[in-house]
Amino acid sequence: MLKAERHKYIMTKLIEDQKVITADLALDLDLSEDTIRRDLNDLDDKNLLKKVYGGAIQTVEKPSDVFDIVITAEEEKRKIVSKALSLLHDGQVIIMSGGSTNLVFAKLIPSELKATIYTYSLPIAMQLSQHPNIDLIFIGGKMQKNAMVTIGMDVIQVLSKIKADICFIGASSINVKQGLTEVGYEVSIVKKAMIDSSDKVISMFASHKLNTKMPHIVCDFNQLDTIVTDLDPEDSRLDEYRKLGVFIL
Amino acid sequence: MLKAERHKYIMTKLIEDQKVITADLALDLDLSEDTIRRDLNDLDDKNLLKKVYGGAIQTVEKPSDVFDIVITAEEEKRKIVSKALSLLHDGQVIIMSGGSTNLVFAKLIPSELKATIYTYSLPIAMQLSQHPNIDLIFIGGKMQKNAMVTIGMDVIQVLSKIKADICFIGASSINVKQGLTEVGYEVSIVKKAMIDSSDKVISMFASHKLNTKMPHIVCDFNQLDTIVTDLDPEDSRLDEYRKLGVFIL
DNA sequence: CTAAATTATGCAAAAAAATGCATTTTTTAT
DNA sequence: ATAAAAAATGCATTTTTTTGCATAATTTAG
Repeated sequence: MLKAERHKYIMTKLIEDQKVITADLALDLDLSEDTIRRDLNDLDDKNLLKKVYGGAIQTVEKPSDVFDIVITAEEEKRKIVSKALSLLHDGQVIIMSGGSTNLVFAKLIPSELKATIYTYSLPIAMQLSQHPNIDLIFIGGKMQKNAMVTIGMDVIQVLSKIKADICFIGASSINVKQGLTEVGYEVSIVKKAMIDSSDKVISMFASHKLNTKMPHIVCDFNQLDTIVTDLDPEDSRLDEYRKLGVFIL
Repeated sequence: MLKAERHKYIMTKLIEDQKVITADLALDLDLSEDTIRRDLNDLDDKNLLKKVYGGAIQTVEKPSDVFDIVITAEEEKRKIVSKALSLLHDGQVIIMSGGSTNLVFAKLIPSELKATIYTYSLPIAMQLSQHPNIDLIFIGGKMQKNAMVTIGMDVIQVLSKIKADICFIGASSINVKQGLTEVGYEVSIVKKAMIDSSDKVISMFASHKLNTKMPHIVCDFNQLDTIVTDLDPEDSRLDEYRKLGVFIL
């Protein structure tokens, strides 16, 4: 039996049983425990398993759980979104799109706030579902896999029937000429509908998204009422945006 | 049993019960208390738990993240639901309710399966959203906080317009007389609608839910086509259920 | 404070691992 | 094809780790 075969056998057994026992393998493969140990050492060196006293266990924990949402630069995002907390008031009807910036925002909404929030994003809804005073309405429809948001006619239809006070719209890309733009067509349509259903539109994003663009247009820049970034509102990089009359927080 | 396995067992139990008792662990694992204590010391050194007089408690009172869904007795649930995998076929339209048993089921759905799944549960939708071949449709509506499912007329209306091949319905409580019963009124209504929209109805649950009841009736027992439990289908505890003509897996 | 329960410590037996070495098998170079 | 080099394997020996027990020390509850 080739060494490679043994290694394969060991790895298969490891996946089946979540562990392997040195003595058992020696019996199974009719080899000395020394050889098995050397095999396990090899595999451990390659990081394919973790050798422990008596055998070995799996090295990789379960394949990336959907519920483990990794938010990059969470601290920066927290700084940005906390500026927008002042825009929230009791009794408001709010629409929130998806994205990790909005998710951080959702986490920071004070627990005293009594408001109604519509969203089409699963993570945002999960987060808000633990808020004691928010009436939460999920806009159902076909799920867009990667983004974990709903899309399609059902979503548009629900949105067409509501009128919200304020809408927090995530931004893929933003620039002066095209305004807000998106990677995906469906999402751009839904965001457009969200904006049309709201009296005020807020967009929060890190400044590196300024002056970038994506294929699908969501709305003109002047349809936004307020933008919130990590920059000081007076920062010169925001000059051309400020000229267009948007409020900068 | 490897030391690493014991450590894993201890950590799992710790998460489930918020604490572990040295003496109990010694009995569970059939080892001396000394060994358990040494294990607890190891884990404490690694800051994975806090050893206290008599046992150990969780080290960090993590700011309860909604996304950390703890599934109790996951292994048992996995055994139950894997029996039901044979009921899945390509092309099916499936309705899934919520609950941790269904969540475990969702995790185990083979990635080759091509099907359409309707659900009203945020965690189930999150889980399924990473499945490559499932068309996922979320049934929108007002969110019921604790259960993380949608309720209300919107949900009923969507359900009334679909006809699914099969429905996997979570069970709060089940007994011969009242059938399936629920804690919450709204959820009982929605589950009823799910059942009415499906050709076949499956319910999966651990046997300790047998012969219990809750205030709100979902459906008669004979409206279920198949039940799946941890018991052997021939087990005598299922006798009276078997008499009613339900298929037991 | 006292008694019971729990823990720490030292120790010995058992199990597993590491190490060096001899033998066999495989690979490489000529 | 053949000899030398390298690798693999098993064995004996030493070392390390684990484990349970006895005993002493500590903690807890009344």
